[in-house]
Amino acid sequence: MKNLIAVFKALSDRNRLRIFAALLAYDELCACQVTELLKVAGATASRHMAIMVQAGLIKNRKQGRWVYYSLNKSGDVQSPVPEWVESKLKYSDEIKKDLKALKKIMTIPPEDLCRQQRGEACCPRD
Amino acid sequence: MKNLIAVFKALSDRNRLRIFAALLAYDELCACQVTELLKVAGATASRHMAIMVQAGLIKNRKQGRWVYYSLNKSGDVQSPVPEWVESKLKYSDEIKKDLKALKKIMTIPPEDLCRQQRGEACCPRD
DNA sequence: TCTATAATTAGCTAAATGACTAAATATAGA
DNA sequence: TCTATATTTAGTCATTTAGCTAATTATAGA
Repeated sequence: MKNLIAVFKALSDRNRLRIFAALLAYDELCACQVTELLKVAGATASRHMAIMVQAGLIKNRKQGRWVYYSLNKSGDVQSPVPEWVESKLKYSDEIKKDLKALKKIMTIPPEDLCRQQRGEACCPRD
Repeated sequence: MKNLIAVFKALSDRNRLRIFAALLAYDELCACQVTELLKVAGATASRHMAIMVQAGLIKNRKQGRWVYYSLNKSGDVQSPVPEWVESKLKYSDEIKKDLKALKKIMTIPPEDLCRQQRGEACCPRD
């Protein structure tokens, strides 16, 4: 029961649902890509993902300085849940907008995303 | 998306999950029966049920002074969710204990339950 | 080895949430 | 109509949570 509560709690936040939907569409996303999508502080995105990992919804993989997140398909939160969430969110305008934004984000190399997030302009004027 | 969040929020509380599980086992429960099961103030149980009705998980039916709650099978929160929750809670000790308690509660007429909840002993000594 | 940097953890604040009691509402029955 | 009572709503308080910034950790590359 405790774990079931953790799963529902993890999915009951708007930004975490957005992360879940993003991972339904893209196999893997690194922390800075999620941060860019949500437009929140990196620490905030990190906390959200920790909550979802804790609940068993997603897993992560460290590669060098980057951490990649993906759906945890071997967890016990499987089968009907992701499909159901997907069917419910398919026509959500917010999610459609996110997927559009993600498409663009995926074309930017992670280092550039991180640089932007640190506040350094990509095209300094002076 | 907003409604999906409401559903997950409704299911992410221990007492509300207990109500949901109880309604998976019994077609209908009146407010005082739920109150008795959770052992909380009547107002608290009422608020929990309002949240679940709002999310479309359950519905209610007024009969005289009693209000009966049941799963909302025609809502759009259907098909995989109740079955999945049921499968996850089937072996939960807490829920098994609840079902045992409910079995006893169901043998007591609602008026007697309410009287007890008002603090009147069922067998006054003096 | 030292520096830069991606990500996480710690610590704080404002808002949301779950519990309670008291007041209000609505219905059954005298 | 009046009283009793099942339930809900209003109001309060303690706890939790989502956001932020600052500090810490861990890794790549000079």
